[in-house]
Amino acid sequence: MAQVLVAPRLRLNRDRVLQAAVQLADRIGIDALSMRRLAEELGVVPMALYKHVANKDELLDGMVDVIVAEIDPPNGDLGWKAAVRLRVLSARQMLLRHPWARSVLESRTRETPTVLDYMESTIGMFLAGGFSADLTHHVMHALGSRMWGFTQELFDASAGPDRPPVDIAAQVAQLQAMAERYPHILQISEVATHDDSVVARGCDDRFEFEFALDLLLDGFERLRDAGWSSDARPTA
Amino acid sequence: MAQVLVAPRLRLNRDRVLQAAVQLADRIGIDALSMRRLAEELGVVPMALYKHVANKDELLDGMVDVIVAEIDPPNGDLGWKAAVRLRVLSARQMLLRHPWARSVLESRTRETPTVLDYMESTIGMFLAGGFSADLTHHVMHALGSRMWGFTQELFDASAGPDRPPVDIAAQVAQLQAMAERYPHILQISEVATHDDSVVARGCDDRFEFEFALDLLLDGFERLRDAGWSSDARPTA
DNA sequence: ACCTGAACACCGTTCAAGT
DNA sequence: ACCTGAACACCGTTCAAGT
Repeated sequence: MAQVLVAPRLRLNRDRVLQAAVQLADRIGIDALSMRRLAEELGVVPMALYKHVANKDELLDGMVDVIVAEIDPPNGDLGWKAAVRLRVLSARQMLLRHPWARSVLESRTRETPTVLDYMESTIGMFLAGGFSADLTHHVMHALGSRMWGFTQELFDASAGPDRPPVDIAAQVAQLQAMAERYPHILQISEVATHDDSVVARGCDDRFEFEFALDLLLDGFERLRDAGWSSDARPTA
Repeated sequence: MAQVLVAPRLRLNRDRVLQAAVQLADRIGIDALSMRRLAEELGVVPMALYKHVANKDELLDGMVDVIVAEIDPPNGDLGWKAAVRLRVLSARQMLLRHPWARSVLESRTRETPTVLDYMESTIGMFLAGGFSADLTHHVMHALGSRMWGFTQELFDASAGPDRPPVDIAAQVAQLQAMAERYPHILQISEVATHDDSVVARGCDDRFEFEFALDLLLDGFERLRDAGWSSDARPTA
């Protein structure tokens, strides 16, 4: 009788399933993550997973919980502005570790307790900072998905399929073709053109993210100090 | 011999395929839109589509082109601020007509000519408004997906599966359970509580969208007037 | 030039059965 | 209580063939 060669399997449980799913998505991407592929990874038949998650949707919700729990808790010693800033930057670090998380967070209503906890404590930071409930409400909307550390790339390389390896010659040709049809895009693209060399510097993602975040935080502060209220809103 | 009862079919072409795909997605949602379902809609075998779009990804890109072309062109008679504002609100109207568009726009790198044209003319509005190329670059990042009219709902009902019909009694019970664990969330939820009646007013999406948009536009203007430059950026 | 039919390699999920 | 095996109703896409 041939000896069984697979490693002795630990008993499955919900947490092991979710942890494995997160790690697998980190490695192979969210599109390639299927119930069948995950089962294979765990050395188990696909249907075995259904004892621990009701279906794929619940698996994705569970994965969101795992990663949202990775975001640092609020630092109570700082003022509201620094505290919110630090926390959102922590969310951004989480997103950078799990590039698939953005599309998953965006694709669901995400009202799990972990997600609600995150929002609850974020709202608490504004209220503690002297924001009215009214203003806090609108401020949370304005912050929007940036609360999750979403960086809004103009052309989001991470959103689409993997880019083909960079062909410098082709890129230069493409940029020069663009110069005619899209002069403004080229102008703001931080592209340095000398003689016939064209070099795209690319964006400093962290700088762009903080630029937008600080613009919003400064705006929030100004409204708070001005005693802003939605009572002045135009009648619909 | 039985007469053929299907309506006499028009010849397929790329445009008819894309138009049909947009209408079908409007009707049945993006998840239910498959090559097979679309072929059925057009009274054709699935493989017939592949003569007009290379694959499903190209179909989605084509659908994006169709709806981005629906956004109003810039109005040159207004100042930059009103022009940008009006145009982004036009994009938002388009998104409301095509609820699936948000996730599709977000899921691709979207560098099609139609999309580039939209960005080109948006950038042009800022440059014409006296913004430096430097500031315009960062402003476009800060505007981010709001440029496409994306409204950032705290709990995005449209992002998830269809909500079950509202059960008032269940909702009240849920809100009261939430009051203990998530007091801050409840506090900013525009929820009026009298005696034991709990009524959630919900958000005015248009107001939230314009609040955030105007906050950003005001911030942009202030930076422009202050002669902002990224040269002062902190060293990484 | 355009459309068809059969097939391939995948999905998520059900059901009834095993231990 | 947990895992399995076979099956169902779907996918996107290929290939070779029809008209």
